[in-house]
Amino acid sequence: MDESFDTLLAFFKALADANRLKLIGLLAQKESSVEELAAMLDINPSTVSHHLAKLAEIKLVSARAEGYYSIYRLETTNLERMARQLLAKETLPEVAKDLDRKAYDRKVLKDYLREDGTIEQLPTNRRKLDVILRYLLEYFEFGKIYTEKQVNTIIGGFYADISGLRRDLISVGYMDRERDGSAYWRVDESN
Amino acid sequence: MDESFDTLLAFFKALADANRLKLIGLLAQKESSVEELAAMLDINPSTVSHHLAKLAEIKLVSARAEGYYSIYRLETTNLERMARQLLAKETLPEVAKDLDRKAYDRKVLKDYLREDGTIEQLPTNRRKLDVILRYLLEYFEFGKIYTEKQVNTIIGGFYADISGLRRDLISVGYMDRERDGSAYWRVDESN
DNA sequence: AAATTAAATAGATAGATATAAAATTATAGA
DNA sequence: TCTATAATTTTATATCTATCTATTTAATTT
Repeated sequence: MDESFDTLLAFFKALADANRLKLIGLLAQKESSVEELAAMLDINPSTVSHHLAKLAEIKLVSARAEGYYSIYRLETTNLERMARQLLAKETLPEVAKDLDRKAYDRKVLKDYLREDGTIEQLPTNRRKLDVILRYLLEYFEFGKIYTEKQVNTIIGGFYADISGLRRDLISVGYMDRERDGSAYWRVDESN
Repeated sequence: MDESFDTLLAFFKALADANRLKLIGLLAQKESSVEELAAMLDINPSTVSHHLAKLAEIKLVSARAEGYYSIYRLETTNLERMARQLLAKETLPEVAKDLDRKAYDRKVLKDYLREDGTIEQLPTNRRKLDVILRYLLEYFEFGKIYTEKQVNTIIGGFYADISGLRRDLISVGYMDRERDGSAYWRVDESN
């Protein structure tokens, strides 16, 4: 998040008002004074001032003094830059990069594990069961070959229905084994 | 205004919220269920539902049912379309096309003319005086040649200081004349 | 059939924000 | 110097909206 997020949000907030959008439209045609803009929008000059200040904050408009007039103009360059940034493929994923993709997993684990890390109950829900299986999987090392007995010991440390969980780990593709059940290993799917 | 205005405004309003922007960011990475999104944003699922409904209204996201999950995905095409529209040069001026450019002039005229259309008082202000001069100008025909006496008669119908106004009309370039003052005519500047 | 689960909807509330009126500041002209 | 005017700032108010809780709907599992 941070910079790109805050910038984008400020940009959208600035344009998410009917009068401000109209101001942008008017200034896109020609630069104007507060008084003129107020007359055209039929609202109070102080309100226009207020809106222009918001637009100026993110540098979408700028003002110059001319006598006691403030002439505002649109900063088209900055507007274009924002639109282009929005089009850039990496912008949106970037917005969420600091958000917690693991939060759902933690929520599921919190709901189905005991304090000591053993499994309180197996979720019937496929998605949630998947979270539990990935949790179990962490107790198996990559590249190491396990006997069925070793697998049972590890799983058994977490839950009573050992053969069920063993089958699940294989059916979802997290682990694999020899046909005869003589060897088990963790599958590397690098995700 | 109308379509392009309403569409643009709805678009900005939809994205002008921190959580909605985060949702877009998350969905830009991968489609997800309401429950997952709620866990990641650490807010109530009903709130997420509400936000997604807003985003779906303008077709920025879409949902498909999967069991009793609703899996939402980002409609990248529509998002890109909006960003591109924003970049199009004609979009912004279009936004204000129905707004009343003449409102300021009317306001000035209302302030300085009497009911019968004669000039109550001359504004000292350059901009406002300009409005009055353009008002007067309408009483002169394009292409027609006037004698100074005719000019005086027309102006005199509006205000006492005839020679002052006559000079102003020429100095701002709305009218021109022969050096010797024998002929006056309206200048065509096509604006 | 009964119970469970996710999502959506409705209702209520707190917080944010657009607006206008009044007061203040700055500039121009007399 | 005094008065006009345009803009801004401040203050108050009214409207809007994000959020949560509670309820309803729809789908799945036992």
